[in-house]
Amino acid sequence: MSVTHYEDDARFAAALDRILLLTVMLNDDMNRGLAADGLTPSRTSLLWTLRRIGPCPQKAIAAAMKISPRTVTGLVDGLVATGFVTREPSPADRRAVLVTFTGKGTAAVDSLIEQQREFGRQLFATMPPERLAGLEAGLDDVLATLHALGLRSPF
Amino acid sequence: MSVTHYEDDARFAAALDRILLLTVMLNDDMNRGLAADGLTPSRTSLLWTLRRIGPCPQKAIAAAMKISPRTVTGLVDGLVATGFVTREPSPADRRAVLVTFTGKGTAAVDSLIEQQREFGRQLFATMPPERLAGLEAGLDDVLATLHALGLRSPF
DNA sequence: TCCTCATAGTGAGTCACGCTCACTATCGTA
DNA sequence: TACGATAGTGAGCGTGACTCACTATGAGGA
Repeated sequence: MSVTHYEDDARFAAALDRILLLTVMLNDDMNRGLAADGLTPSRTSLLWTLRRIGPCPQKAIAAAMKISPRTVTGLVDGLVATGFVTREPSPADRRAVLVTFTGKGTAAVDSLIEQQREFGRQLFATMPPERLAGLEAGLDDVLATLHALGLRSPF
Repeated sequence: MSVTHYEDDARFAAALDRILLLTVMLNDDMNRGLAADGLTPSRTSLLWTLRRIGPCPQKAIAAAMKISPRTVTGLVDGLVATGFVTREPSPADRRAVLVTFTGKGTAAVDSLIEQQREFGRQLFATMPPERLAGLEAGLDDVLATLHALGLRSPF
């Protein structure tokens, strides 16, 4: 099992390098796009989470994003100041607030979804179907391997 | 050309989602690993850059990493304090310093390389060769498309 | 009822990292 | 020599992550 195969190793390393390069490039590109909308990466992540779990107390956002409640306070401060969300009183618990989208916030998230959809078209529309299928199969395999290694999806 | 194909769109979006999920998971995992070595992501990036371009003045590091010279000062401060690099006087220019690996710094980078290689083995060693080939072809296609869209590799 | 413990959120303080602006020291050239 | 360009840093700001201590409120039990 532990016999070393140098050629395979080099091939695996090259494949991993491609994935990591893609990782860096996509991250950079997405963050550039966000700044144009007046959003930071973390605030955008919060909006995305809020869309998924709906209006909720900050505690729930902290749990969903796996960050501290104190950090959520700061992010919500910024999003309130820039008009993407509001803090509404919780009818059930006077200690809690319900973080809620404004119209601007809803529009921003809808815009992000459409941008991502358009980006998907740009990336894949010209790709031969069998190559896309091969890519999807490879990605699924990698994700399954990561899962088996103990890495869990953040969602 | 601009006829909308909803099913294709959904498939493209799903493929992009997979890539972005992989992006997030790999980033998280690598950053977790770094902290164990007493390194932050940015300091690690600097070490990686330094390995690529060799001992050099901070100005060159700033250019290679596309960050400001002032930020490099701070990162090098941290790496000097934790013993990964030293600032050596430049023989050619008394204004400049040469950022240079210590033994600990060299060992840390070698360790990172080996960790990455091992990770590649874990990800791909059990993958059927034709599936790996399909993944590589798909990734190359995506990277080429990104290049055509104007996104450039940071290296 | 009242006391206690748990919970939601925030103030204060810390650290990493990105930035700009102003400054010193040095280089290179006219 | 004198002047403009260059290498690096001090000062200060903004974002975003953390912990710890604190207030206000909720929920039960004695």
